[in-house]
Amino acid sequence: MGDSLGIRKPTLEEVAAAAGVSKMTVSRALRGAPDVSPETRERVLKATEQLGYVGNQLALSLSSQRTNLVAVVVPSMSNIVFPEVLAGISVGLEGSGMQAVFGLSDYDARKERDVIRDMLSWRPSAIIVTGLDQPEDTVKMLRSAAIPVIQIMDLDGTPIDFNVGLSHGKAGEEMARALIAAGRRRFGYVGSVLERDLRAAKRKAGFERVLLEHRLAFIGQRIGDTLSSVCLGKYLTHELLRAEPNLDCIYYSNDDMAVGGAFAGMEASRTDDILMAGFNGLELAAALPVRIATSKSPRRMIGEVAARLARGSMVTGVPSSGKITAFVPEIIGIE
Amino acid sequence: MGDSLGIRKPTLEEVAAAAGVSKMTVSRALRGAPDVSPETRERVLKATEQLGYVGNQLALSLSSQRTNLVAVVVPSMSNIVFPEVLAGISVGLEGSGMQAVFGLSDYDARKERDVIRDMLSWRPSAIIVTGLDQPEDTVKMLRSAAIPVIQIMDLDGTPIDFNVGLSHGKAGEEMARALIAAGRRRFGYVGSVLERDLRAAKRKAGFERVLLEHRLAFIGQRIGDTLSSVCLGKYLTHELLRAEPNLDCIYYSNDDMAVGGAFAGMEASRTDDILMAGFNGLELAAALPVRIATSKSPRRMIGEVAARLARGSMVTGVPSSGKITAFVPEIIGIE
DNA sequence: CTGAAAGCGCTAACAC
DNA sequence: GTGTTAGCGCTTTCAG
Repeated sequence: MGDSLGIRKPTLEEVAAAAGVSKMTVSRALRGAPDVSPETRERVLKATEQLGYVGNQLALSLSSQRTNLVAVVVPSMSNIVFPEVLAGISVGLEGSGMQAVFGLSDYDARKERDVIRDMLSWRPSAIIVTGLDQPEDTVKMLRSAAIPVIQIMDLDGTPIDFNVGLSHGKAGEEMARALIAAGRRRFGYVGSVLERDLRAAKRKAGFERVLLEHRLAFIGQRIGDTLSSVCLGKYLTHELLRAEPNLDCIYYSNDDMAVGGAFAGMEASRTDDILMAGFNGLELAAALPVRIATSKSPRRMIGEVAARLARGSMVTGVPSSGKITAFVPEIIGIE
Repeated sequence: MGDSLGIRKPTLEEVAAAAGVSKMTVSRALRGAPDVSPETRERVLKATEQLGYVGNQLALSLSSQRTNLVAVVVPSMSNIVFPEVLAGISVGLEGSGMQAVFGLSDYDARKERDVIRDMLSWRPSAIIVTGLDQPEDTVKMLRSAAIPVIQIMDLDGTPIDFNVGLSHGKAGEEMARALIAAGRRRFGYVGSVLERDLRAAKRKAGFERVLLEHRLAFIGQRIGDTLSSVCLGKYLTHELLRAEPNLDCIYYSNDDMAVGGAFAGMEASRTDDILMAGFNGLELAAALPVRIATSKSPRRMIGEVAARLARGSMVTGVPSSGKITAFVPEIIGIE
């Protein structure tokens, strides 16, 4: 359990004693303040080294009334998309001295509120949350935190402060338009628990709006009752293909599901007459032996931009511009 | 930027004033201490509500000399395996009131050390790190942190305190044995930058040990110079198949690469005479239209067990037993 | 360039 | 049941 279980870690004061200066001087030297003589700094650094001193952020943050923390709340880790957003945040924060603290909401509004409250109790200097559909009380809590709130992924709604993402409604619309333009007419839908994944629901709604404009509709659909996965997509697609053998296109809640659909299509030898369309532009989708259509969502970039906004917040209070950063996903894999 | 930008958040003291009691009483009431009269508690809760009070963990932790933080350091988020470990940790921590703080090492020992130092400055009550191969100075830092150090994923080495994982050397050996038992003889290898992914390197070494026992060796191999991905696996497999057309089995650094290999095999119509073998047992691998071999690593479970150890540490100092939790991956997809 | 005093918001340990 | 006192380890502010 370490060399020194139960032995308090050295404090500034002890380093100061060892270096023969006051703790203020040590504090300054360690933070690289300009007004410390080189020799003093030298002695302080040596003492720090010898004692294995590690600063105490709790004391630092409490005393200085600011933290280097960015709270991040995402719904899940089971879909590679959110880890990629986190990776983007991590990159965007690099070199800023800021730390990301993550929490999972599990696509559950109550849980999200509790997680957010927990995170706020660490007094982060910014908070990044997923989506724009937080319930009233959560929004109130976020507002009164008096820190920048950065809502990511989704653009369809009213942001609290900053908003970085794309319109999922439009993404669904555009995909439908592109598929119809490419001659597809007999559409099916495969998704998973839509009331949990609000953004997938918005894409579906957008898709359906355009279908309606063209006097079309989903001929058949299958909605799973677990979270999206390749396996679920494959299973539901097999089912749907059995029920509706003459579809020429299936829209999926996301790429994981669509990849499963592509596998089902391969197994059913339907790769030539039916096109699977997903959302995200996963690396995996591009490597597939069959083509699928998808919208490339800039999830790493969303993370990076969000992180940049969070960094800014540590310096100034409010960047005056760029409250909303909108991305337009590129559609690939059609034609 | 919130309703009250720049306005200090309410403190215990203010809640106390509003409720007409001392801050100690508020503190006790909020923490659910037994010795507070129901009416007082009621008034305190009301005041808390009205003021929108959110506790300050910085002050709490500094004052009480303990945090509810578990530091977690993983190499990457780009491979679904680590997010899944994090999800497992998240589940394992649920209901304990503990928070996970994540950091990324990017498969870089220097960066890992810096990240660990940063995390330690928050005085977490336990730290979970990936692997057993930290350099000397990092180990020293971890030891002197005087908190439980939980090393996960890997078992091949000497743990600092707790160790939860599997032997990657043995995993490689077992896979080689199983493949040879199934009649495979002409092996190839496809991997990516092994000096970064130490565990993949251990699996490969184990695999080669068994090959040698059987007077066999890799006939051909391809090592990519980027991180593992489906795309890279596919590309390298195409290359390898061109160079060595009569392989009957390819071992991959992991399932992502192996899935790419499977795609390449499908494209080259080599699905019947060659078997791809990976590692992890990704959900994706099971859904594939062709069979691949893999070892199922219990990554969620590793996260959960690690989290449980971390929880224990908050209560007692040292759980006396179970310092090492060893998992044996199940091999699937052969025969 | 360096130091001393005060205090960040909370809890531990004791009084009452 | 409730209040008081004394810190936790650091920074801020003001003196020298």
